[in-house]
Amino acid sequence: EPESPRRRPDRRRTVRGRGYQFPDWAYKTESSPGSRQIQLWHFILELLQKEEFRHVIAWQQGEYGEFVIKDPDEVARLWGRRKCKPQMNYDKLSRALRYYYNKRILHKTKGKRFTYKFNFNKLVMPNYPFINIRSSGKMQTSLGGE
DNA sequence: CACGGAACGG
DNA sequence: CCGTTCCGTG
Repeated sequence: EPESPRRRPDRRRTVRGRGYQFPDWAYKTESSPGSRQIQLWHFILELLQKEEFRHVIAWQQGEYGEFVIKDPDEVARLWGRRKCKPQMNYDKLSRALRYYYNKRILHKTKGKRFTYKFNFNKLVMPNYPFINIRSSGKMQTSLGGE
């Protein structure tokens, strides 16, 4: 990749790749150079990926990218533990999620309690290639194709 | 509960 | 920028 060493303008910039367009946020990794802190949306995907947290947070079958926080207190506790913020709670965590609305990362599923939806409609995230949410709720990632 | 402004800090 | 904290409003 022709990465320029300059700082990114950090707008809603898109990057072209083989016919697809990816938003900037899709490129951010947990361990970026300079060791950037973990992003909340990344942490959410991390939990959704693991079956041991299915009673805490899980994909909603039916709607692609939609997930339900089944135990808000627990998700907040886990997030607080990760960020070393013991006072974290769902009120604060949900404020952070709301900031994602303008960034087009998430939106709220209105009417459904604790239910949000990722905006990866039809877009493929390079860091999570080919995400498939099956009816079982399991998320599969594969590196095939490309 | 959900929303978004405001102040603040790393 | 990316949340964290706090809070008034619906």
